[in-house]
Amino acid sequence: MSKFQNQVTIIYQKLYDLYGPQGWWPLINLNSTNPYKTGAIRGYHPGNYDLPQERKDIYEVILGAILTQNTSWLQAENALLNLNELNAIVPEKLLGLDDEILKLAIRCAGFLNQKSIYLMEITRFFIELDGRVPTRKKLLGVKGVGNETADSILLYAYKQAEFVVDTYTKRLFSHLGIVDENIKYMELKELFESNLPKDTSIYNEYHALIVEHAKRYYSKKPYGVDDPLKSMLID
DNA sequence: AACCAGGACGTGA
DNA sequence: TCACGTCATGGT
Repeated sequence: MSKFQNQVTIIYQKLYDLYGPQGWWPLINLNSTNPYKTGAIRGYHPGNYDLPQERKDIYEVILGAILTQNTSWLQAENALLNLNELNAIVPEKLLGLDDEILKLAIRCAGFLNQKSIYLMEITRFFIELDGRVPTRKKLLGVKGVGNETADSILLYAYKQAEFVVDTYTKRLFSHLGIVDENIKYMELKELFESNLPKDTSIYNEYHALIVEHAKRYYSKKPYGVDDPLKSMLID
């Protein structure tokens, strides 16, 4: 067992012990059988890895993946709620939306000019898919979909075992001295994927746990102050 | 009042 | 390939 494999496994277990299952990806309209519908964890569904199922929910995850780019999830969620008020979390409806109305709805998530275009692009792509699971390469061909968004869509909308790397992932693991701070997206992604079981639910939890942990200890500088992970890295 | 948020794209070297 | 500027609103 490599040192990296050892570290990522231990860190995953530690984060899971600290925060528990995260219930990603949050959905604004869960069916009534889901207990996590209100309050601080609205939309999250911890322990349930079968979501999303319905076309509408898959589409919602995709929209959220675009909307949350370089933006807090709270604002992305507000944008989704606005779209939902317009009954626009339906591909055909969103395509027919007036440009100014779309921008007004997603304004709170920032980058409204770019994201309005991106949402239209990914929506056309989604309709063409006609229910099929997209390849990573095809997703990357859509304007507005980069590495992280592609992996987020594949993992959280389509339940494909694609590990999601984000700035928090890089920041956390480089700060802990596990990888170089200049490591490339694909390098870090492959490092995780080759050292973890190819398991969708584990990829799902791990990325969500990294975000939860990094929000607490790696949002403001200096990074990593009081990070409880540090005390376990003495090997 | 600067800094950051669950990034991606276009440009020029 | 790679560094760098740009995109934009809202919270802390």
